Amino acid sequence: MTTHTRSQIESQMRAAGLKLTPQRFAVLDYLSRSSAHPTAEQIRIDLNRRFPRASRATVYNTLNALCRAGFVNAIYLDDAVGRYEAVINSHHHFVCRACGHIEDVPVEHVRALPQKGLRANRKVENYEIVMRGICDSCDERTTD
Amino acid sequence: MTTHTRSQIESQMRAAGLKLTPQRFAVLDYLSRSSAHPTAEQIRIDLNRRFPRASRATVYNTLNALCRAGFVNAIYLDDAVGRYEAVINSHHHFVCRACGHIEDVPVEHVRALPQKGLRANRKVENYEIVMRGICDSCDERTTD
DNA sequence: TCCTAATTTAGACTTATTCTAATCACCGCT
DNA sequence: AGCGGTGATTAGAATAAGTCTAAATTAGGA
Repeated sequence: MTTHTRSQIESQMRAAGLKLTPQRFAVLDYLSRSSAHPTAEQIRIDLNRRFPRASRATVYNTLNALCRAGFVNAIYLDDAVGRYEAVINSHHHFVCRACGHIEDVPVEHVRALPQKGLRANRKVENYEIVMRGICDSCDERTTD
Repeated sequence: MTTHTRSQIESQMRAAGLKLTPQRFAVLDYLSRSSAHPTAEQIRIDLNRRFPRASRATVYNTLNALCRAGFVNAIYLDDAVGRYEAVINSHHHFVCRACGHIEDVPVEHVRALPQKGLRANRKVENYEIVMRGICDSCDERTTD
């Protein structure tokens, strides 16, 4: 889907009518390296360990802008807190009910939903699946 | 699944170690009649039009208790706000990207996911699907 | 009826997110 | 180099969602 070299990002941003500021690049770079589905606050803390610094408002502005532009995806799972991820590949999510850990599940691992019900009486454009259960490490910890 | 006559609720509550207070019954009754996926605040406002009154804390306490007991389900969709529904039948959700309207989609309308990927490297106990697109009325409004 | 643990309550508090108004940075133009 | 304008960033205030506290009330069993 989206590739993340600086120049590609730059042109895609411009296409979306957005300037590529150091803060925006930093957020996107951070997210594209992370698989932790961090909250805005976590992103702010991690980012501010080094240049460029970003205020809370900027983190939110940036995340919203990147979401609108399609670079970033926000997810809301089991509490009233947004979590963010770079849009790199298409995937669903698995959440461990014991430790809360969130894992990506590539779409290839889940056979596509049949078109049938999807078209029923509304136009479904896309869908995401949240699976819940026990992750490997919690499972071991329980079974020992 | 769960039936909602007073006596059935009573015994199920008891089984869950919960007292059946007027507030709890009111919340559950309200939710089992609603298909609007209301927020806690919306529930509080609607409830307080008549007896029994419930404070904000009670609404949250009650919702959490009912969730734990399996009578109520909380969902988090596109913003940092919890929405609630009575657990009556098993269904997924459709969200209109234009008007935000949330619709239930019975599981029968969506062929079950294959077991394959689900079992991959974690124990999936259940899953929910959030479909997004355009609902009927927004579609008409656009197509006219 | 009486007792006790569970529940409700108002309001304070915490946390998540948005808003505001001022400053700052970049860009094209002179 | 200097100017002006648009858009971004900022600190901090404001709003909103949810939790906590300590005191008063109540459900439900003895």
